[in-house]
Formats: sequence, C-alpha cells, structure tokens
Amino acid sequence: MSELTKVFEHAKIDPKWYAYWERVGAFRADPSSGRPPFSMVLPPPNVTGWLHIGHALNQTLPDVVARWKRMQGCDVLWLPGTDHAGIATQNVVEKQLAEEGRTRHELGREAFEARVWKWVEESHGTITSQMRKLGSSVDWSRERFTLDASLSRAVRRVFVSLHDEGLIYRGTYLVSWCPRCRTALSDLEVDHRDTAGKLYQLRYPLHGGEGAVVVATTRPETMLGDTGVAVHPDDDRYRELVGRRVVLPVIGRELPVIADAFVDPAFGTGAVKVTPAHDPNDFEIGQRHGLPQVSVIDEDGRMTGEAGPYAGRDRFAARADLVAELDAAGLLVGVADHVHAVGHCQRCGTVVEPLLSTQWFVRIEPLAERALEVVHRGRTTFVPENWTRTYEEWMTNIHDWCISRQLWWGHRIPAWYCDACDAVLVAEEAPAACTCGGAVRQDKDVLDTWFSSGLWPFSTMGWPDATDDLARYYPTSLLITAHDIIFFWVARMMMLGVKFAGNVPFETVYITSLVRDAHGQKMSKSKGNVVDPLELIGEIGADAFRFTLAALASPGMDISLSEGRLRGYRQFVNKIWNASRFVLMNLPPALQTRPDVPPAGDLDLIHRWILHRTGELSGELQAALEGFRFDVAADRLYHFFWHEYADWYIELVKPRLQGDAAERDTAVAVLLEAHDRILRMLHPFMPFVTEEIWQALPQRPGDGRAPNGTDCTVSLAQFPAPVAAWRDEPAVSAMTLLQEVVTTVRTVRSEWGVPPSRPVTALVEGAPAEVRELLGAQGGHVRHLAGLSSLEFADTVARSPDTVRRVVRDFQLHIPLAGIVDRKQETDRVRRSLAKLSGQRKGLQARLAKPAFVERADPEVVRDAREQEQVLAQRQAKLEQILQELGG
RNA sequence: AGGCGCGUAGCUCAGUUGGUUAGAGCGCCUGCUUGACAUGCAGGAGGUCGGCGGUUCAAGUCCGCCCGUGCCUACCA
Repeated sequence: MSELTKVFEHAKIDPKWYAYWERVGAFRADPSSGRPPFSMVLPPPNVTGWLHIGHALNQTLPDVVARWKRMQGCDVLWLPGTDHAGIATQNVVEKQLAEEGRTRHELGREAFEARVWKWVEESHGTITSQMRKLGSSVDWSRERFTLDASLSRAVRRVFVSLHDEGLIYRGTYLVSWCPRCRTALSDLEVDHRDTAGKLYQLRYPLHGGEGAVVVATTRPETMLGDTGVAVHPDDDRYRELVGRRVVLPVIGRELPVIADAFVDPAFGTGAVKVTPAHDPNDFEIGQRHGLPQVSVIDEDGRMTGEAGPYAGRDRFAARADLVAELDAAGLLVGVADHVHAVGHCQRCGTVVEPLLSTQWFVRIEPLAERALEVVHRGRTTFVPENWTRTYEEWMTNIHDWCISRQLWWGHRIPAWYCDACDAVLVAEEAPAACTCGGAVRQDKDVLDTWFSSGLWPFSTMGWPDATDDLARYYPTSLLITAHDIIFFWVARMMMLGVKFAGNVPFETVYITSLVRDAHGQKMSKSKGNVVDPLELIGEIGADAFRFTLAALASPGMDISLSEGRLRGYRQFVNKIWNASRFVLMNLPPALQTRPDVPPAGDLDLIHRWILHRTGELSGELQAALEGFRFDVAADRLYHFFWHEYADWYIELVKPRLQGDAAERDTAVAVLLEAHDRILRMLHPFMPFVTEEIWQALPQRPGDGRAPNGTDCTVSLAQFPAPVAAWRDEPAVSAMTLLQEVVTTVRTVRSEWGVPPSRPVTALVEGAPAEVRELLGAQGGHVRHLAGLSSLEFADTVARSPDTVRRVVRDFQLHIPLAGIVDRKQETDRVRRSLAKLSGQRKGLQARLAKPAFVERADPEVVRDAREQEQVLAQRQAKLEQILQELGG
C-alpha cells in the first residue's frame, strides 16, 4: 500500500508497469495450463515502421479483448511480430543510399541485403517499444519476424507444395510494372486514380486504297506497338472494313481490322487500336485473334527499339512528340479532355506500365473457392457482418496473383534454373545440381511480401511442424484488423490457412474502421492533419488515448478523433485517480488486507445500491464485449464511474467514513469492494492507471497472482461477474426516489440563486407512508446532498407566498425561501412545467383514446400508458392547485 | 459501372429486436475556492432525427424514391 501522488504522472508510471508485467510473465501464454485457450495474432507492422494511428486502434481493441479474456481465466496467446515489408523497406533503404549518392546496383545484392538487415536491426526496437507504450499485452516470448528461418521454411514449403499441385506457375503475361521500383506488382498494389488526360483521335489510313479508320486512345505512344484495329462485329459503320488492313503511321506496319465484341461502338469512334503488349484488354483481344505482341516500352519506362524513331525516349516525352508529329502529318483528328483512371504504384506513386513479363503466379480460383465456402459454412464470421459481402465480391471476381517481385529484399523464390537443359527445379532446399548434371542458379526474384504474411497465423506457431502451440492455439479465436487489408491479408490468410493448416485461421474477424481527423477527414501528410499517437500518449497518457479509441469505435463508422472526446477522457482518468486517492486516504491506517463485505441483507440502502449496480455493470460489460461493442462498454464504464459511483455513492459514503467504528468499517469494506471491482472492469481499457491504483489498495492474498508465483497484478485478477446475492431492484427504486428529491431541491436552489452556504429547510407534504418511511430513514443522506438543515413531514403544510412548491411523484416539497422568491417568476415557472406536462398527457390520452391502439398494441404497452397517464393526471392536478394558490 | 457506408444538439458521436415529447462528451449559459478532483461541483439552454412518400395502433428505428457525402472494387480505349 502506498500513497498516490497528487496528479497521475503517466510518463513515469506507465513504463514502470509495462516492465513489471513483462518481468512477472503476465502476458505469457501457457499451453500446459488447464485453462481454456484464447488466441489472436497481431497484424505484423512493418519492422522498420512507426506506430501510426491505425496501429493504435488495431492494437487497443484486441488488447482490451486480450486483457479481458485473461482476467476471465483464459490462457491468452496474443502473438506479436513484424513484417519485412519487401518493397516498402527496400524503397526506404534505397532512399537512404540515394542521399549518399549511391544505388543498390553499385552496392551489389549481398551488400545491399546486409545494409537492409542492419537497418532492420536498428529500427526494430522502435515499433516494438511503441507497442509497449500503448500497453499492448502481447506475448513477447513468441515474437516472430516474417524472415525468421522457421517462417522462411514455411514459405518455401507452401511455394513448393502449390507448385507441385499446379497452383503456382511461371509464364509470360501482361503484368502491372512500376518503372521506378523496377518490379512487377500485383493488381492490389496498383492504385487507380482519376486523372485528367486527353482522348486523342488518330487516323490510320487504309492499306491499298483511299479512306482511313479513326481510332481513339488516351495513350498515343502505345500506337507504336499496335498490331491490329478492332471494331464491334455488329457495327454497320465498319462492317465493310473487317478483314482489310490499315497502315500504322510512323512505323508503317500493316494491321488487320478485326471484329471483337469487347469493343463498345458508342465510345470514341467505335474503333480501337489494339496494343497487346501494353493494355490488359488488348492483350486478351490479341490472344483471341492471334495478334503479335510488340513491346514498345521497357522496364525503365523508355521506348524500346521497336518504337522506331522514338527508341530510347521516355514514354511521356515520346507521347508529346508523337502527337506533334501526327498532327503535322494531318493524322491527328481530334483531342478532347478526358478523365480516366490511371494506375499508380502504391508504394512510390509512379504511373504503372502494363507490360509483358515473365513472372510467377498463383492460380487463385481453387483456393478462393474453398476460402469462400468456409465463410458460407460459418466457420469464420465477419463482424460487422456486411464485410462478408466485400470478401465475397472479391473472392468471386479474383484474378491470378502475381507473386514474384524483382526486388532484393524478401524471400528468394525457391526455383532453380539449369543452364544446360533449361529445366526449372522447384524445391525447398537448393539442389546441388540439375538432374542432367548441369549447374543450377536460383531465381533472382523474391516473393510478394503478402505471400509470407498470408501464412502468419500458422507459420508463427511453428508450421509445418506439428507443434503444441499449433494444436492449442490454431485456429485463432479472433482477428482484429482494418478493412483496408481485407484483400491483401485477410483473404490470403483464409485461402492459405484453409489449404495448409487444415482449418480457417480465425473464428471471428472483427473489421475496424479508419481513424480520421477531428472533422472526419482522412489523415494525410499533404493535408498536415496526421495525428501521431505517440505525441498523444505523451500528452494525455496511453490510458486516456486508449479509452478514447475504444469509446469512438462504433462498428461500421469511421472514427473522427475529436479533441473534445480526447480531453474528456483524459479528465476521466483524472477523476478515477482522484476518487482513488479519496478511497485511500480514508482507509484506517492499520488496514492491510481487504475486509469482507457483510451480507447484503445487513447493509444500508446506499451500500446495497452500489453493490447491485456494480454487479449489473459487470453483466452489461460482459454483453458489450462479447458483441465487440467497445464503445458501449466504454460508455457504461464512464457513466457508471462518474455519475453513479463518484457523484452519488462516494458523496453519500463520506459521512459514514466519519461515523462510528461499525459504520465506518462497513463503509470501508463496501467502498473497497466496489472500487476494486470497478478498477478491474476498467483495466482492459486503462491498464496503467488501474494497475497503479490497484497495487496501492489492500488486496486479498493471492488475487491476481502472476506466473512467477510471488507478484500480483490486476491484469491477472478475476474480471468481476454479476453477484446474484447483490441483486436488489428495490434499492434502485429507493435510490431513484432519493435522487429525485435531492435534485429537486438543488434545482430550486439554483433557480433562485440560493448559495450553498445558506441553509434551507424542506417540508414534505402528503407523502404516502412508504415514502415517508424511506425519506425518514435516509433523511441524513438527503439533507447532506441537498444542503438542507431540516427535512420534515406533514399531511398538510400551510400555504405561504414565500415558499416554493415542487411536485415530486405524488407528493409535494415545500421550500421556504423568504425574501428570495419572486411571485411572478415562480408563477411563470409553474405555468411552464404545467404546459409541458399537459402536452405530454394529451399525447398519451390521444393514444389511449384510439381503439386501434388499445386493441392491437402489446397489452403491457397499453397498461404502462394507462399508468403513466394516471401519474401525469395527479401531477397535473397538483400543479394546477399550486398555480391557483399562487393566484396565477 | 458495380459493392458497402454515412446524414440525429454549435462540434464529434450513441440510440439494441419499432413503444412515453430522443441521449453522451466537448462547447455554451447561471451559480459555486462544499478538505479526492476548478482536469472539479450544482443547475440550465439547445434537436420538426437530410427531404418526400409508404407500412403500422405507433417510425430516428422497417420499405421505396430523391438529395448530400465518404470509401472500396472495376480492363471502357
């Protein structure tokens, strides 16, 4: 037990407890424990990355779950790790080199890889220490990296296996190519941005005769690679031309005019130039009609030798010059502004070039089918469930996955080529030589980063070996991740998990929203509205930050990181802190262990009430968390702690703590019980401040015992469950009545500007016996909270113009305020409440007067309405009487 | 072009299976140095729930259309 400082210094306290948790093994999974397992994998951040706001959310929410499950007695595995992030990391290191005026090619592959490893080792600590600052309760003893030897072995195993099954193939196809990164990309790595461009109409003269065909294109430079012109088969304008030939300007190549249903007769001129080597559609048209493929743009984005006079020029320079040349030759028929989607490299923003290239692909359909099926069978559930649609859409319209990258940083493709016999050997380990005896050399390329991330849920647990972890923790219970990587990551894990680990990777996938700025704008560096979670943690502490994220995490809504909410929850932490200081400073000095709470039947109203409400809160939290309603859980905790526990219970218990020994001991016992339970319930959301306070409170021996057998932590203390013996609805209705009386008096004080220093008295007129009894017994509480010097009862109270009268339920409160009350103001006030009330009553009466309502509505609803109408009638009569006696 | 959202108080958001005249935080107004907390306490003002129509005894909640707004997927040159 120790004193709490005047203010909560998160910067000092947070790191202390994180180190403590690690030291006592609080987050370590234990497969040998008899406890029910609960498992998650952490979406591995980029090993050289920096914790951004998205990570913060996608670690806070699972951390809430992990801590909650741990406190419920589960054996929780939350497995952390980092991703080598192939293209992203390589780009960063290349930039570093560029600043030194060097390129990776000057360094050579080996030296470059060594350089990246060095950078990885340097910066790995950044992201992991940032996770600790946030409080993520991951099992660091099981941390993995996608390039670990064991994970690399899993990658090779999967590659070879898919290849042997014919699900990985190598071939020359049109792929998206980034001329700056100099690598092929998958479809997903291409961002389509609407771009203002031009639609050019070009005239291709007919071969051997007069006339011409006018084609439309947004990319005139690709005409140099045209090998045909296509029109729609039913297009009467061109029917005669099909089968004839046109002459390609500049190059002079003769191109057949072909008919293909792909062409939209309504677009442009209805005639399309066909460039099979630089356009995905044209590639397919070319295949259908056996057109040659002429590559005119190379891997650097320059025109090739096939581009005639433009060979060696940059593709965009060539476009401009070519348009000028065609214009001069009278072959440019028209130019119009045209907005169209242009593919950009997701990593560097360069305009992507579709070009022919030999790459490795995954034949995706058979994998997608099974991944779709397991979701349909309910093996994996998406939350919110509408993400199932998104998943299905993509899985059913999926294209083969280009997995080879012309990079140096990543898993080297396990394929070897024989120079002697052209054989391709795919194997987990390097073959010594080809079967023909010839020397072999390994494929130079590496795999798409997402290929290894796709194995994450099982490769991290030791697959392909049959490990204990795998048996116990796979499939994982839950994945929490953002929607922007459903395709990149979730879908691939589903496909590969089902295929290789023999089961779905997760039972539930909870998809979080994007975190935006205070006004719902997407955060971006160019807008300058990026919020750094670490700065926020520095300012308001991890607890307040986490609580804000949880409170704002309503399913299906993007999160606007509102400053008001952040500030509000920082103040909540302060409130918790100060309430805890109050509790601690009111404990008897000798108290070492926590006293037991007396049986509820022996307790006074306020104690029974808070115990009942604390128990109810447990149930509400349980339900909210089971349904992933982090926002609801946070809201309940906030409201309960501040506006029930602190505003009412603590205020009510204050005099008891000054009372006689028996009264004080009971108050201490209940106060500690309630406080302890609330701290436990808050802990998953606010791990640091709750641990600091919990450690300072007297505990029962053994509560929250850590695996090391000596230390204790709230993170392993039992999460409160509802207590049947504490259920006490009558206590709630009694408290509600007290609160109504207190609030009524306070409102009167406020209305008439009666300062707290000035005592007032109150007389209760016409209260039924049970109310009288209750208010009599609890009169001390009411007087204390309402600032009354006396509270008395009477059947009738003499009318006085100096007395304010208020109706509470079916009785009246008389508060004499001689010299303060203005009769006219008071009359207006009563008149206003009367107007409001009679409006309410009229609505009810109208409803009850309708036979349809009485006949068709739920009898209970009708009964409630009748009762309510009676209550309002009584109140109305009393108010009318008051008004009359005021002379209004 | 398809798919998925969103539109409730000045701002950021809740509102469970339809059921009294809709809630929270911040902001705003009034009064308070009430020994845990001015990062606080007490009280208060503020919304025809984007619009129109429909279903129903009853609609913020269900259905249709419209308007506004955001995101994702997509090979229209």
